This record gives sequence, structure tokens and C-alpha cells, in this order.
Amino acid sequence: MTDINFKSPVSGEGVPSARPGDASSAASARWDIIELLFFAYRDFVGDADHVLEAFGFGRAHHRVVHFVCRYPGLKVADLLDVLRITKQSLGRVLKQLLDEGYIVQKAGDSDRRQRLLFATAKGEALVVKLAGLQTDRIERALCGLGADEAKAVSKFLRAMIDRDDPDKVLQTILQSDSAIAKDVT
Amino acid sequence: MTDINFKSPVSGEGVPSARPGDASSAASARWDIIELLFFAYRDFVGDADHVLEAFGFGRAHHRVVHFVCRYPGLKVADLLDVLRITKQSLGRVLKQLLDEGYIVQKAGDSDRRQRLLFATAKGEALVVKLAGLQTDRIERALCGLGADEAKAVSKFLRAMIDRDDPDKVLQTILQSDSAIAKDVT
DNA sequence: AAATTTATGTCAGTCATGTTGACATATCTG
DNA sequence: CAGATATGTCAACATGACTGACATAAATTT
Repeated sequence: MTDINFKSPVSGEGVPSARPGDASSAASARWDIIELLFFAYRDFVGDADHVLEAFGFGRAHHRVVHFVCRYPGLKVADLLDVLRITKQSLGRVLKQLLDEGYIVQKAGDSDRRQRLLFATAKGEALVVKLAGLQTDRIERALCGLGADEAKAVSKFLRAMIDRDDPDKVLQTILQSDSAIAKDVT
Repeated sequence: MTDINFKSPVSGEGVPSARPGDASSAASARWDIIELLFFAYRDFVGDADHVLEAFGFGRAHHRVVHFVCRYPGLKVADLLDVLRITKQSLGRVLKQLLDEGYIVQKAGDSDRRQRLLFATAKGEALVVKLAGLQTDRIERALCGLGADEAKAVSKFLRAMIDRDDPDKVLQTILQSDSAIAKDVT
């Protein structure tokens, strides 16, 4: 086994004095943002998890019903692009949401092979409830910030997203988002 | 291809009246931030996923070796607090990382039941590599922002995190983070 | 010293959610 | 009509969570 090359073992409490890669390429790594993102996202999705459990659903169901609710008429193929999962994975949760009446399908007008997806009132209620919890957290976090700072957050998140293969939903989001960004700066 | 209909016509059964958030309690929901967080985090963790696949590891391994590397001497119990998983789940990935020489254990001085965890040079190399990819993305996102805006991002992420039961690692992060926020980074 | 608690490890089974590959069906397009 | 496309589905499998039960060593309490 390799020897321990860091500092001496911190007695009892794990104190993070030594940073990995002190002088190497990692000297400038944004450990702070990396870890803040981990904790922030963990707690962000945690809000919804408790409610979902009471419904017998998981995060997969949340993602599906959320995007269907927000972008009514989404095709199955669009949803696959957004979620980046296989149709088999989507099929399982989508079937449950259909069976339990959170989502309905409608054949496309021009192309009747397509199944356009819509949230029912029941589905919308769930989405709104979950989004409400997450919005509460976001508002709490934003209320300590000025308007310019809030815009900075939006700009940052937008810039963190890959642009090379934007699906339809993402395109829509990024468009409206850049409109906002141009208002400020 | 079908486009996304925001106010889609839905005729059938239990159909959604309109987009969520028209006039109800969801009127003020931060759909923008909710969805930006989803896409940003999806692409953020995606960076590491490709590399991990080549090592035969998953995200679980990444989280473990990352925090062990960053906070040398972390106890198993600390790690359980941070990751919020059961010891059985941790045990599986930790065993692999130990067997393959990415992490070593050392009995605690004061309490020899404790297994203090340390990343080896091999483990640190992996962590630095993965953090490098994620740092690249973060720097790309931050470089379009001013110093004040970058601080706003840090403030926002910090404020998104639950404060009621901060584990040792999180305490450290939140402390240093507020220090940074006051510095001129 | 003995009993109890604590920190950790491990076995066995289950569940949720992802994967690949193959194939069926309806529908559109050339 | 022939082929491509959109979707659905079956079967098998991997990962990473979970619960419950139990083992061991070391610390702590009685």
C-alpha cells in the first residue's frame, strides 16, 4: 500500500488543512464551487424527495412530470433528449404516471405516430407543489442578494450548461434566459 | 419536428388548463432557476462521468475519494454524514477504493476503533483530474462575470444549503466560504 | 472485571433507476 | 409498396441506494 503522504492524521476530527495538489495543476481548482454545488444540489432535490415518497414516486417521476407540465405537448423523443435516458427507462416511469392519471397522451395532428404529453390537473398540482418547495429555498437564497447579484446567478448557471447539442427545451430556456441577461448588463 | 407549445391545446380528459404558474400559487415559482440548476448540474457531473467510466468507477466512488482527498483523516462516520448514505452503501464503494489503492485507512490515535481515511497519491491524482475538468467548466462560466458577480454565485450556493444539521465537512466549507466572501478573491 | 455502548465491517435480500439488445406496431415518406 | 420513423415492450443486467441482522474490537460505564 502506498504511504500516506498528506499531513499527519488529524486526531478525531477531520480537519481539512492539507489541500490536494498544493503546487500542481490543481492549485487553482475551484474546490469551493465544486463542493458548494454538491451540497446545494443535494439539499435542493432533497426538498422534493420527501413529498415524492408519500406519493410512491421517485426523482425520475418528478423529472418527467415536471418537464411535461412545463412544456405541454412535449413528445416522447423530446423528453428523452432532455432527460438523457433510454426510452426503456423513461417507459417505466411514464407508464406509471399515465396509469395513475398524472399525465395524458394525445396523438400528434400532423404526425399521428407521435404521442404528445400533457400533465393533468392532478399532475400539475404535484408539480406546483414540488416547485413551490424548491422555489421557497431559491427565494430564501436570493433574498440576501441584490438584483444584480441575482442576475449573476442566472448568468452563471446558464454558462455552466453545454451548448453543443441543445435540445428543444434547453433552447427555449437559454433563449429566455439570455433575454434576461441582456436586460441587465 | 414538433415545437414546444407553451399554451398547448389540450382537449381530452383531465387536461391541464394552462402552464403551471398562471395565476395560482405557482405564479411566482422560480421555474427558471429550478430548470437551470437541473441542466447545470447534469452537465457538471457529466464531465466526471466519462473519466470515471474508464476507471470502472461510478459517481459514488467519485464522491467518496473526493471528500477523503480533500479532508484527510475523515472518519467513516463523517463520510456517512456528508454523503447521507448508509454504511452498507458506503462499504461497497469504499472497499473497492481501498482494494485498488486509491484510499488507505489508519486507526485513530485516541480511539483505535476509528478508521481515519486518506487518499493515496493514486487517489489524489484521480481527484485532481476530475476536479480539473469541473474547474474548467466553472472557470468558463465565471470568466464572463465580474468579481462581484462571482461572489454573488458563491453567496447564492452557500445560502441554498441547509444549516440545521451541518456535519463537520459542511461546517468547514461554510466557514471558509464566508471568509472568502469577505476576501478579495 | 463485567456489562454496555460505540465504530466499524459484513451478509442477505430488496428496490429504484439506469443500461443494452431485440422485436412489434402504427404511421409517415419516397 | 418499401423503407424509415416514433413509440412501446420484453428480457436481462448493473449500479447504488435501502433495511435488518449480526460480528468484532475497542472504549466506556457500572
